Amino acid sequence: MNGKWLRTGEVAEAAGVNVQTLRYYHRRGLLEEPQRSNGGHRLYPPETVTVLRVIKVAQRLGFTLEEVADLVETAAHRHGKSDSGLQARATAKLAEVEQKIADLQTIRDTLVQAVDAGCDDLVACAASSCCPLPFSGLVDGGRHVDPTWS
Amino acid sequence: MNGKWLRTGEVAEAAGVNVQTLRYYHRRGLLEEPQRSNGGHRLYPPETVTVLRVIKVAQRLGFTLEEVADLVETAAHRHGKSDSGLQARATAKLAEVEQKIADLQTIRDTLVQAVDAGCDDLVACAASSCCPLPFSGLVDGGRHVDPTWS
DNA sequence: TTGCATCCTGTACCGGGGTACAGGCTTACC
DNA sequence: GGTAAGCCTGTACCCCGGTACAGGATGCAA
Repeated sequence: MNGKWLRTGEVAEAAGVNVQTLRYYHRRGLLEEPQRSNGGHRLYPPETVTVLRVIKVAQRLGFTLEEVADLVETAAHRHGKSDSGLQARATAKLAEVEQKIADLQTIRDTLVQAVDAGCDDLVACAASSCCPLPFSGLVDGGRHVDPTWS
Repeated sequence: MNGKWLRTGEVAEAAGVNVQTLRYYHRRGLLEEPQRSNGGHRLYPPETVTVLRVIKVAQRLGFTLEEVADLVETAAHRHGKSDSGLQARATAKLAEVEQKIADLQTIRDTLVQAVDAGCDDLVACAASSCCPLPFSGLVDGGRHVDPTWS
């Protein structure tokens, strides 16, 4: 099923990933420990490159490494039993992403207003009432926002 | 010009910020060290609350603490000399935010496609050619994306 | 004056996603 | 068989934005 074994550096190179990152993924449980040579060097099947690409895509889709680990593990253990939960997770992630987009659009609109209004000193603006920046509003109302987007 | 002095806890409370965070901001150079009581307790002027609100708003607009520190320091040192650079920075930040929105929209579209296509196993999808997920594309082309949005 | 809340400093830790370095062993090629 | 590149392990460090804890000192009110 597979051609020849790949060494750590080859897998990393092929997947566009740092060698240290590969080890990091092993520690995090995202990759299974592969076979070893007699001398203890890891020997990966070529599929590992695909798995790494999958990890990168999932990250790109907004999943944390922990979520990716969960996703990959679930997929590995079911083998055709159907429903890895990917559908549900993707749907949930979609809602998160849409929320983030909405938050960013608010931020964008606020920036546009600040630029249009010619604000040039935040501290002065905060003291005057003609500034469009939401100095009072956000402190009270903006604290439920996902902190990773601050 | 100012009423009475505020203690650390009062400032933190008024600005909706943790006391430790206040100290952290001092360390980061976002806040000047205020006066002290004879016993060494900090005594803040009421304006500090405004400065903290400004910091929070700026963070919310996507500025890092380092950028905020820079912004606040510039504003503090010019005193009417005009042009704090806020306009330029806000414009630059606006471009960043718009890029992030565009990235997230791509991500959203991809998630929607994955859901619509009924993908239920990333590794399997990566191997088949009918999956909408960009397994090969992103590894090569997606690496210039702001890593904080991964 | 006593007692408790608040504040002080320094230092360590959290999560998320890695990266770097030291010191030694293996592999591959000439 | 020699040598250099590559790999191994463990551990420490990076950024970012805080948060927590320990062990004292101070402030304020009763």
